This record gives sequence, C-alpha cells and structure tokens, in this order.
Amino acid sequence: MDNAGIAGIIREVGEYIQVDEGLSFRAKAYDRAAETIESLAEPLTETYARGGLVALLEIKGIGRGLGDALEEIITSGVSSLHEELKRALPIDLPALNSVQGLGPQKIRALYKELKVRNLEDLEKAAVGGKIRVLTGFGEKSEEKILRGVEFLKRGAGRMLLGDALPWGRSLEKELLKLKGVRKATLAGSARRRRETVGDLDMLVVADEAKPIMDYFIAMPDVEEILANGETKSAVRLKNGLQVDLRVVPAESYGAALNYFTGSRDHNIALRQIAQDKGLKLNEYGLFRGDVAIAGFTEEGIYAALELEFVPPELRENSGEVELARESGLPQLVGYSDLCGDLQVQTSWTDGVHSIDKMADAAMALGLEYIVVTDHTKRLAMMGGLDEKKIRLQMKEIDAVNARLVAAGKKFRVLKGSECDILKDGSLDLPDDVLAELDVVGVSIHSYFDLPRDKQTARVIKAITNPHADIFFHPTARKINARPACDFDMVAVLDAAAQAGTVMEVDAFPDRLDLSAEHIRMCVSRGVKIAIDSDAHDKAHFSVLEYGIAQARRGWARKEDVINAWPVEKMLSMLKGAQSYGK
DNA sequence: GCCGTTTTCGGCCCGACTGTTTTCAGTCG
Repeated sequence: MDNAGIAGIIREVGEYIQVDEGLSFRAKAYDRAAETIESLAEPLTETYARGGLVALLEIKGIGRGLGDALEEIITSGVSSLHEELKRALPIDLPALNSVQGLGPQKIRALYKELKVRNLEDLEKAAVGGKIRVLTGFGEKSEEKILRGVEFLKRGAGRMLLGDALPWGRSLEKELLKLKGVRKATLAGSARRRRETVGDLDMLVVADEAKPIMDYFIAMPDVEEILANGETKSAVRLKNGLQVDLRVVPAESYGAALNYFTGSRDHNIALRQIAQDKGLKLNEYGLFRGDVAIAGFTEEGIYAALELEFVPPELRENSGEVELARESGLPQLVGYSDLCGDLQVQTSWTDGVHSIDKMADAAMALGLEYIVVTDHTKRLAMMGGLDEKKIRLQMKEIDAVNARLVAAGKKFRVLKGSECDILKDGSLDLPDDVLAELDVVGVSIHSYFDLPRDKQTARVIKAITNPHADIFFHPTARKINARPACDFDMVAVLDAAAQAGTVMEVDAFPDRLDLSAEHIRMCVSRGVKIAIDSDAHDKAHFSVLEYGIAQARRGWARKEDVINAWPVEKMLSMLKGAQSYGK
C-alpha cells in the first residue's frame, strides 16, 4: 500500500474516534499522523522494510500506538482498530464528512437520533423535515445540509490547479480594480501550487472591508453565498469553485498571507515556534504581549521567528521548518530557469502545429531549444511514426534548423521520439533508428493495469534500454480520471540511477506526473528530472509553469533538472554518462 | 496518542462565522 492509502486509513480512524468521543487529543494525533504520512518522501513500506517498527517510531508524531497500527497496516493491509470502529459505528463517514457544515458532532447526533448512515439517509431525513427538530439543528442547517448533498451529487471535487489558477489570477485583477484596495493576493493551496485545489483563498488589503465584501458576494459568477462576515466571506461560483475572501489592514498583510497560504500543518509548526519564544502568531501579526513585532510582510514573520524564508511550494510541514531553522533549505529551480522543452508533439502525429510553429512559439517564450517527440507506430490512431516516417521527420528538422541558422537565430530543434513501451517492455522503434535521435523518451500508453511485478519488470526493461534517455509521464496517471500505473517506484528509480535514465515531470495540468512525493524520491537518490510541457499546441508551452511548480514542491534544485542546463551539457549528460556515478 | 534544553505529566494553534442559543458549540480553514 502506498503512503496515501495508509494515511487514508489513519485519518479515518481519527474521524471515527472524533464521532465516537468528540474532538479528543487522541483523535487529533491520528489526524496529524495522517498528514505527516502523506508528506513523507519515502514510502512507509520502504521505511519499514529498512528498519522495521524502530524506523517508524523515528517519524515525528508516530509513537507506540500509531507505530503498532502502521506496522499492522503495512504487513496485513488493514488496521484492526479501523475495522473495529467501522463495525461499532456502521456509517459512511467519508461521505457524510464531505457534506459542508457536517462535522463529527453533527454526524454523531444524526446517527444517534435518526439512524443516518449515508448520504441517502441524510437526504431523506432532510427532505422529510426531520433534522430541523433535533436540538442543535434548525431550519437553516437542514437547508444547508440539503444544499451540501445537492452539491456533492453534482460530482464536483477538487479542481485542477490548471483550471483554478487562471480563475484566481483574474479575481486578483478584478479585486485590485476596486476603490480602496491596495493589495489583492491569491493565497491557499493555489499559492502553494498543489496539483488540485479545493477552493481559492483571496487576501485583500483595504482600509474598509465592507465595500469589498459587498462587491465580492454580488459578483455575477456567484451561485451561493456561504458566509458573509465583517472581515471574511465565502462564496461558491457557478463553476463549483469555492472562493474565500479575507480583508485585513496593511500592517497584517504578511501575517495574513502566511496564515492564509498554509498549509495548516506548516502554520501550526510556526505557531509552535512562536509560542516557544514567548510570542503569539495569528493572522494579524506576530505579538509579544500586545505589541506586534512583525506582520507587514511574510519575510518579516519568518525573520522574527529566526527562520529562513520558506517558499510557498514547500510549506507542507514535511521537514522544511526544521531546515529553515538551520538555513538549510534547498535552492529550488526557478520559474525562469528552463532553457528547453524535451517533450513536444507536432502535426506529424496528434499535435496541432507544425515543427516551425512550435519552434517559433517556444522561442517567443525565451526557450533555447525544443525536442520534437512525436508518437510511434503502435499508436496507429494518432498516426504514430514508423522508421520511414521518423527519418523523413529528421530531414525536416534539419531543414528547420538550417532556416533558423540562416535567420541568425540561436534556437535549436532537436530530434526525438515519444517511443511507446510495448507490453513486454521492449520499445516501438528499432535500435538503429533510436541511435540517430538526440533524445529518446519512452512512455506507457497501454496495459496500464498490469500486476505490480509485471509492470515493474516492464518499466525497468524499457528504461534500462541503452537508447532510452527519459521516462515520460512515468505513472501515466490522469488526475481525477485514471489511476497511476502500479509499479515499484523505488526499484524503478534505483534502475534509473544505475542506467542514467532521467525521469520526467510532465507539466500538463491533468498529468503532473511525477507527483511531488516521487520527485522528492528522485532528488534524494540523485536521479535527474526533466520538466516538459507535453505540448500538443503552440499555446501549451505555458503549462511549463505547472511542471516547475511541481518540481519545486518535490524540492528539486536547478542541478536536478536537466533542461535547466545549457543544451550541450544536457546532451552530453544524456549521451555520455552511463550512470550518475561519473 | 504524542512529546520533552523549564519534561515522564500536563500540555497539545488560533480565530471567524453561523445557527441555535441566551453565552456558546460546531465547523472551517
């Protein structure tokens, strides 16, 4: 089981305990442990294989009780405590919890009083007017529950960052136009560049909050007003996205931005540090007694806590706070560090634009090279290239480069392929053709659900092929649409390190493959990564931003990212070294 | 349940908003 699966069980145990006995510190301990597990760089199964229970106990927040529970889950796949709790309280807790306004206490009351076990029961009880008569509930909460169920039935979940971030940016612009608004900043998980976001958090600096609130709740895209207070409001837009707005005075901007950016666990860690220093940190500032000693800027808050400034992408309380204390944070790859793009499709297969047009678009963005990587013949539906066609394409690339040189451009188009990995791990083009290419990417487009051992063997065979340079979108997942291929990532990365194969971070918003956790595994093993757009259209180069964000979330530095290097260095790394050891 | 340069007991982040209450519990972030 992977860390997300283990964390899921642990979190549910915490939730059942909350319903059972109220918000206890025991329940909190499980919840925090789940958060910790999700942000670990190493798979827990690896940790356990390496050092057993002792290694588990070294993780902060894991003590005797949780250690035993984790050991049981790792070795047997289930937690007897989890099973026991589910038997004692036979309700669909994850579903009920996802209804806005329903928490553990209300879920318990609904079960005890009305035997509500799932969303269907809940809806029936609400429609039947049975909820409003319960103590602690009323007409309004019944209506709210009904709206919450309706919303869930529409199937809206977390939105892709690639869809949400443009909304956030246009909201920033809208709010900035308002009179009296001095700053409008997108915070929350979108600022941390999580791959999906549950809502948008907008922070506004203005002397008077009321006019901003009035505008905000009356925007044409607003479908429902969820909250409307003096300094804080929340709405749901017609596209399903929830937007929270907070208005603060200028002297609190930094503190509020920090608080509103999160993550929750990062904030808790900071507040703990403040407390240890006899200070208090909240969204209005950092205080000694009643005196604010920081708050105007985020930088000021971190400095006053004697911490290095932590880039938003790292704020997950997964080791960054400790490193910030020692001024040991990594120098992350920057948003303008990429020199080239190593995965680009053209009209030779399923891309929209010609090699020329793609080159022009990349040049306009300041890149120095692209690698043309059209699909290969097994993908017949997309017009995948066979030996003959790809040799023709190489000739066209030579012609394009000649034109670029004649025009006095330094830009280069390199020859490549997105070569299909066949079921047995062999590649879709013969060796002699692959040998003529500058960059060979290999990727999975079929047999996504082979059993783990077969998939692992298939992948290792493909990426250790002497011609394979980069493993494109390694897990082949599509966020909210297709699960990741199941293979042993540790074994694959070890093989990649040995063979000198690079792992890709595909920047397309619904792929973002590898994940941040997997990127961190690469970085810690010295496996290099490439951040590619996977562009199928000249407009798609803009998605590189999301790939860079993902790499930063995976703690990648410039030296870890081969297309942040000059082209010659990148090519000599791919073609020269057999392994990273040299 | 976890944790420890004021430690092995007694703490555990902090505040806004809502709805149902007569001062606050529950939820959310």
